[in-house]
Amino acid sequence: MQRQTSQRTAIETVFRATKRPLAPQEILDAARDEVPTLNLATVYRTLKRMVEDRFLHPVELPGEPARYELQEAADKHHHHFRCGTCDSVFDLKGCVNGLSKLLPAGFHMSGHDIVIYGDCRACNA
Amino acid sequence: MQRQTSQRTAIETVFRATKRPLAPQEILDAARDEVPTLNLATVYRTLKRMVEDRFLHPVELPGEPARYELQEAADKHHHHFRCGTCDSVFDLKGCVNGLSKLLPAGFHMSGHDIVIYGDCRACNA
DNA sequence: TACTTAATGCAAATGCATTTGCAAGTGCAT
DNA sequence: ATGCACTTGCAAATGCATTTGCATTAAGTA
Repeated sequence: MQRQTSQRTAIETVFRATKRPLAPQEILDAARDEVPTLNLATVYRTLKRMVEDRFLHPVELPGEPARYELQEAADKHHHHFRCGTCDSVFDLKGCVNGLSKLLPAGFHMSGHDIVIYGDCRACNA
Repeated sequence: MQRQTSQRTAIETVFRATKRPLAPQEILDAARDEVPTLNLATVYRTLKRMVEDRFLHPVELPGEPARYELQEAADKHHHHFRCGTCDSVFDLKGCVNGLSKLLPAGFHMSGHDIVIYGDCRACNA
């Protein structure tokens, strides 16, 4: 049976506090504030478990390793913004129209991903 | 100085004949029709060279290794379609409006990627 | 045709992200 | 408070995609 450890709690807390997709190393850095001995292997083990348990959802961006966000955030259709300065990824609300117009004849669409690149608020300031 | 070898010619031919982004292994498979001894290491070396020479352009999709397409194709703004059945990637013409409406206040957009998932014409048939 | 040296094939080596073995640590049911 | 077995930390091991060393092959020029 699953145990509530301080490392798991710290990781959960990080996800609930930070409302954007996080990479394993980002999670480690943030969660170490609370549990300084936390290890990257434990982060990976916990992420894997949390995805299996549908608490987290993986977020893939072109050319980089997966980040993770709360499943409840993933349940609402949305897309992502990647800051080229701080490398953070943010959720974007909403979507666009007209995607199906891009499809060639005979192609069928089952889903889509949109990533916007640029600079975030903090990095613009 | 650069030499025109049969393997380089075969790889060029594959790209000009196949009008979609190709993964290294796909290139190997296709180019071996012409040069059966072609090796994956040579494909990688040649790809690297062709990107440096701006003959090819890398195409990154979420969660998978880079594919490559002709630079001249990349010069026209476009997006990609990935077939979930045959795993091929296709170019899509055109784009959509309204992307900047997705941006939170203070964020600045410098570019974007769109990937549509589904089944291609051949796999639907 | 002969020579110089870039390119190739093959196998071994890298570089990363991620996973795993194992001994020690620690929830939590009793 | 005790004990079982799930978790953790640490280091070593994987799994891939990609790169590299080296002996050999073969462009392209003289």
